[in-house]
Amino acid sequence: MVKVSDSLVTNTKVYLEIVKHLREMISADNLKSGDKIPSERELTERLNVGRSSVREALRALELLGLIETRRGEGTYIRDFRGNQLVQLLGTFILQDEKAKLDVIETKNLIEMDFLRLVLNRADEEQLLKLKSLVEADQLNDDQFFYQLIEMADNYLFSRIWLILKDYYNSLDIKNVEYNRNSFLMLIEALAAKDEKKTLYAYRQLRNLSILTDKY
Amino acid sequence: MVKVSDSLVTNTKVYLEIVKHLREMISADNLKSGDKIPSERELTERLNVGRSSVREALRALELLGLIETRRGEGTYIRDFRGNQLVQLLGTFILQDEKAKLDVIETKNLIEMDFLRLVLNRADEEQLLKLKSLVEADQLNDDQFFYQLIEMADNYLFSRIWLILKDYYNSLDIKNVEYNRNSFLMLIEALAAKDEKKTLYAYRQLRNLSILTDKY
DNA sequence: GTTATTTAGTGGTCAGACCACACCCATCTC
DNA sequence: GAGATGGGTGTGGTCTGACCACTAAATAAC
Repeated sequence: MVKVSDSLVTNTKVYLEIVKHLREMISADNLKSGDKIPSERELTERLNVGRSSVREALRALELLGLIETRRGEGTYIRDFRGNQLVQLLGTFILQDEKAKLDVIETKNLIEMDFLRLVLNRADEEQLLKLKSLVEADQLNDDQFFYQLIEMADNYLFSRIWLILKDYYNSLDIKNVEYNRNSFLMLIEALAAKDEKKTLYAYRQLRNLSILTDKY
Repeated sequence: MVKVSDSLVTNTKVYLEIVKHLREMISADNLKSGDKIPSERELTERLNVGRSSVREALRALELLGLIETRRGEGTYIRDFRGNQLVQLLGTFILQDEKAKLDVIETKNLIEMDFLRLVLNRADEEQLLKLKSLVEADQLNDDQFFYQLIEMADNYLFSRIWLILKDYYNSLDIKNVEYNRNSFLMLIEALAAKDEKKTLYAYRQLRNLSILTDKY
């Protein structure tokens, strides 16, 4: 029987003990995403604590994106690759406001980064598929880049970009006009695995100064 | 009077509404770290919800490191840097090998990005100062790059890097041996505003393949 | 066999009760 | 008067028990 209520001694909060216990349980039983964890009431009994404490722990882990909870069913471990931590911190921190330019710049930098990744990872087939979508005018700017970022095969990076994108859109700058030709040029450059040409196409797409080598 | 108990309608959980409300409150009242937020009982009344729901929200934010709570005193906003939560996530989540690789890759990409920024923004004085610090062996790897990222003058970007850095350190990979010469080479390349040389120095520092042009 | 219906289990929420602790301030002691 | 003492009050910490809403599986009805 595991005792958690050492809080009398350890002076640490019960809900933190529960978090710790869950962590141990997960690693001990080798639980993976999708697996179910014991119900709140069962944890209450097993750990000899109040249900409210169990819930505090679970809710905290839920907000962290580590578990997922379905009413009437139970609580499950979640697929946490590149979880929402950045998002949460972002929304809390970025209230700072002053940094519109930072957002734009950062988004541009990130986009150029994953263009470099795509340069080395995308196969021709993917690019052809993307090309056909563009030619059919099926994609807006965000969607176009989302396709690309998926090819970069870096989940964490894609999460960061998604956040930046949302943030960027919330700035309603809207100087971005849809430009199919720039898209096609980009794809072509990627297919040719030509970094210089790729970045050139990107700068043109984003109306960045092409002459200066700012970033 | 703010109503939160739209949960009947919105179907979102009460504690999430409270988190949201707190976020709004913080930005509306322009609260900063160290400031006090209303007591649990007051929030209970103001928002017309149960105290346990308020606590679920507060405990979640506490685990995230966004607030700090002192028994007998109250709850305070905290200086939120990446801190402990990253550690938590680290041990909790990052067993996934691919996720680890993503973290490493992303951190490298970000670092190269701000090297590019520094290339165009740092003045000689800053670089000289950095150089003297390095020569005196005053900086470890993280500190060295933190100095650099400050020169890049992009607050958002530095935030992202700080988080990634903590992530990275929680992986305890530790293949990075201190290398003063690489640091100096990097600084020299930056001072010369030579992008190619800069990135070359960086790759060497990080033991990245220099021949292939992976990223 | 198929379809309703019931039932048990689960998360979601609230209210109330204590406890432990920090702080303020009136009071007491010297 | 200065310092120590000790309640009072407010705050977080925890537990309990009671409902509600929902899901899924067992059961009943056809």
